[in-house]
Amino acid sequence: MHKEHILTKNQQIIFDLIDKSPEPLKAYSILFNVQKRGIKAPLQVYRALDKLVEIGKIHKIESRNAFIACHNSSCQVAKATAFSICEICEKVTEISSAGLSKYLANFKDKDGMKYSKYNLEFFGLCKKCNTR
Amino acid sequence: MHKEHILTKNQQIIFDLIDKSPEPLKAYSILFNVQKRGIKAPLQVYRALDKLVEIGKIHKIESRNAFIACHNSSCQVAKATAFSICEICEKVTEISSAGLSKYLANFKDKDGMKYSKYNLEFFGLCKKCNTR
DNA sequence: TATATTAATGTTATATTATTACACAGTGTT
DNA sequence: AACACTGTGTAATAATATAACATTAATATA
Repeated sequence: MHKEHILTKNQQIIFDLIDKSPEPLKAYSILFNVQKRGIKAPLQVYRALDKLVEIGKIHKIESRNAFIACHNSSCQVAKATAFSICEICEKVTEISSAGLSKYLANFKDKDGMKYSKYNLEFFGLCKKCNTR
Repeated sequence: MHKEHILTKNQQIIFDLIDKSPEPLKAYSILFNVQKRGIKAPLQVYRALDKLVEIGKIHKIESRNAFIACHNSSCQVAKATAFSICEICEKVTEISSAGLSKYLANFKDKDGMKYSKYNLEFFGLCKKCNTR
């Protein structure tokens, strides 16, 4: 569950854009899209993105350098994320599986070490791309 | 187990450098290090890196844009990777856990979909950093 | 051997992604 | 008021990665 954060103007503009997008968005494509709304510089975008990631409203898809809104109420503020990525159409979906999160949150390595955070990216073909 | 690949000159130079490094290396730091050996341009580095990743001799740490040699005989040619990353000292270790790989290789999402590939990055504090 | 094919190289230029540095404004606290 | 903290605006630049094109090396196979 997300703690409610009041977003600032820039954060809100950028979150809305990402939230409405069916696909992950890249920083500079966000920039081009919000220039008419007064956000002119890369840094303004990156600052908002950093904050939004920090508070868990969006996630970064590391292998794609792109950002997606969080639609998973069980992900604890950007600390435990899992995605499926279609290698053909690039569709990205956040995976919300209680089993998976439990398994990973409790995973201990050889040295018995547990981790405070993880990011998992699965790759394959989505249903559509798999059947054509 | 790795299929044996004969590396080309550039690939060998770059693999040796990464293999000897205790830390993941970034593309441009690789470039600076191999310029004395005749590799002058970024593209020469990236091409070798791409190939080395493809054949599983190295892995890319996506969250760091850095490359590490594979020391895990059970990772099937870059298809299934897991790392632990220390958020203080940036030490990166490849995790080789039969249980983990089995769990992830067999993971099915809500739609029953299985994936051909994954990359998992755990974050936390390494032993050293945790105790000081 | 000749020739076709594929993979790798070399080089220049450029695209894309991200940060540094500095000045300033708003808000809340002591 | 003085201070700390967070966010903003702007310009410049650093860091990461790819496009395009010409050439060479290695492999395969007729």
